[in-house]
Amino acid sequence: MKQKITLKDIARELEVSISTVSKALKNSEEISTETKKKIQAFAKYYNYKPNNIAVSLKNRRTKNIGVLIPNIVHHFFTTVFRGIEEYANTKGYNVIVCVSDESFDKEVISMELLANGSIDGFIMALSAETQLREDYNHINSVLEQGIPLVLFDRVSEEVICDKVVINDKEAAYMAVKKLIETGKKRIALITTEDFFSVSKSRGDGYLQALKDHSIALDENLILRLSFREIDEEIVGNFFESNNIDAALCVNEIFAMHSMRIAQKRGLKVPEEVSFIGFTDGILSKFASPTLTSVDQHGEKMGAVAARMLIERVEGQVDEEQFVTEVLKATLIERGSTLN
Amino acid sequence: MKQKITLKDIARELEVSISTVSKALKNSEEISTETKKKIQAFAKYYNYKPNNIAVSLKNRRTKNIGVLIPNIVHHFFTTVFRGIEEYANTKGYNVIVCVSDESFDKEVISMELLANGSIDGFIMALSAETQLREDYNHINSVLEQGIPLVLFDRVSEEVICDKVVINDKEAAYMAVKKLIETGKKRIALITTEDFFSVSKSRGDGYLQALKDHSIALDENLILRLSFREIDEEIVGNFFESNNIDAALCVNEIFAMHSMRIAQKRGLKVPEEVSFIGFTDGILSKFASPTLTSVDQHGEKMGAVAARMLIERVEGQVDEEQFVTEVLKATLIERGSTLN
DNA sequence: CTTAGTAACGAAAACGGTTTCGTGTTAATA
DNA sequence: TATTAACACGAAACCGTTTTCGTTACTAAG
Repeated sequence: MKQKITLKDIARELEVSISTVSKALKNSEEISTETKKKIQAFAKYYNYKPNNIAVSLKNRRTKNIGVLIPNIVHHFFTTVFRGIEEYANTKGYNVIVCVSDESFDKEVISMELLANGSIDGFIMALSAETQLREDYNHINSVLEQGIPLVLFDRVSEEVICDKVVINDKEAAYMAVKKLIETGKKRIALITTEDFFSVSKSRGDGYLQALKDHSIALDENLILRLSFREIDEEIVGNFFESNNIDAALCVNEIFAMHSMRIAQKRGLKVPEEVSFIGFTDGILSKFASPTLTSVDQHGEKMGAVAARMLIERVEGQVDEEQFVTEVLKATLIERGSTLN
Repeated sequence: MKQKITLKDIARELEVSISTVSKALKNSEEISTETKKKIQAFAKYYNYKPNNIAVSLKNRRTKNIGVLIPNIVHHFFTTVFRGIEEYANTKGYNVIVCVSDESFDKEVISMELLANGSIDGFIMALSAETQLREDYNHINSVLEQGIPLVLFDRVSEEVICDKVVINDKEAAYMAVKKLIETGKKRIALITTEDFFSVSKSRGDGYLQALKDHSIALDENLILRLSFREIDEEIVGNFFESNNIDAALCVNEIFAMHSMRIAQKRGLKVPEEVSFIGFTDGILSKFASPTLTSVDQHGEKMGAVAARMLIERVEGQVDEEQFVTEVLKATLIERGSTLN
């Protein structure tokens, strides 16, 4: 077993001090050229690499980013993660991921654990429970300790930090407008409970679009599903008994399920019922018919979040000023809507 | 900004030594009950938590696991990751993920970076390029340094370590047998290049099943696709010109694409062509028709890999002895096959 | 010949813990 | 009364770096 070599080992072998070795490997001007040559050659030969942990302790910087996502079943979070990971890597950062499983407690535990030196900053989307309870103490406590944080997608106004979101309201507006323009009149909204910040915004866009096109709001056309499981009966009956001709769904899973259930009840997509979902994930592309959806640009969002965090970690940004970047969503038209 | 409190701070405030504080917080017998009470109360009040980095440096143990996956588009790797993360968390470990993007270089860089103290062990699936080049120096070097490693799914015999795989050959055999039993005769194999260990095994199962059922092998029925992109023309022609009545696909993405393309060319699924894919992911459930597939039990695999790694990290296992756990795949029958 | 300046290096503190090994005090024993 | 053991605590080494601040030895200037 070849144990890793340390500065001390090199110093002993070459009969110089540890400080000399350290400086030589950093190409310090303080050290003579020949000594440097000798030390560098030796280090290279024995494949010396500094111990990350020791460097972290000394520098009080870990080059690790903590990422907290609520779940991994929504393809959206996976793509955001991908964006974070990719950008972070180019900047020499590694990513520690925790999945909160939409649980408040898990979120708290993970954050507290990582906040004790393991990471330089957090990127996260709030868990469902956290949004429901509106308890942000653990998050604000992290901020008070001076640990930078970037919230994405599921954000809260009660947390003062950098954020990345998409223009949810406008995107929903756009989607509903599209449905109206293709002749749809009884447009459903299939959403979660309102405590999700994104559902709230998307709902607002839906309402606004109806209003601007003089379509009266029918509360019966709004279906709120649990984020945990979908009851086929409820969804099926919803479509059958409300004469629905289109539906906007706040996420891809809802869209896929409702479209499938509607089809099962004999409804033709897109002629009888059109569908638009949020998150242009892998499911949308393979659905049948393919699903028209709002591309949330997850990978871009992840990259932006990572950039914002790293800039803050490295102090390249005004300490007191927090920004919210709003990415523009795009409607990807496919087979589940008419032209 | 509330800075984190350290042992030194507590020692200073309470006018005791750092060692006393450290021992008191560990409830050492050495310290008198009242001193302990005092120190513990103070620590609790100021929410003292030991610095992970300092502890890691001292203990030479980070409680971090490095996970290297080749990509994140295959749902399978996402579920394995989920299994790892979940199990690791219950054991107090965090997970650092790197995505190699099927690139040899990225794999090498990530491993070398993490191997310098950042993690206690690795869990990984080989990247495509690594399997193609058959260059495992970076991996063996990590093993030589005494860092434990568990390979999953994409493994190699040239790396001597713990492994977790499914019974790929038997699973493929089972799948083909099922196709034969439903009357299919011209069964295609849609696979990658043979350098993927899993494709090799699955191909073997395919061949064996044909042989055992006295069906002559027709090389024209084996289609090898690039893992990077799928050429619609090639796949379409493959189906049309070979009179194919069933296909076994070595992954979910291949299955979804080929089924879609076949349908586009007017073939009826499952009557005219049946499909079975590997990886029972989210796509299989939403496909239309729903896709019969081989469940690789990704989450289970991740959990097993994590268990094996942690046991080795914590020295609960024979140093010299490496084991390969073989999970049993399950065939999930759905709409893309006949009964 | 003294003084100042520079080049090249080492000693030591620091990061924040853990742990071994004293050491001083008190109480129990010979 | 002298010895010993237990108790409660502190000093210091250590993990592997980085970095500041000496400290030499030599050269150039006054």
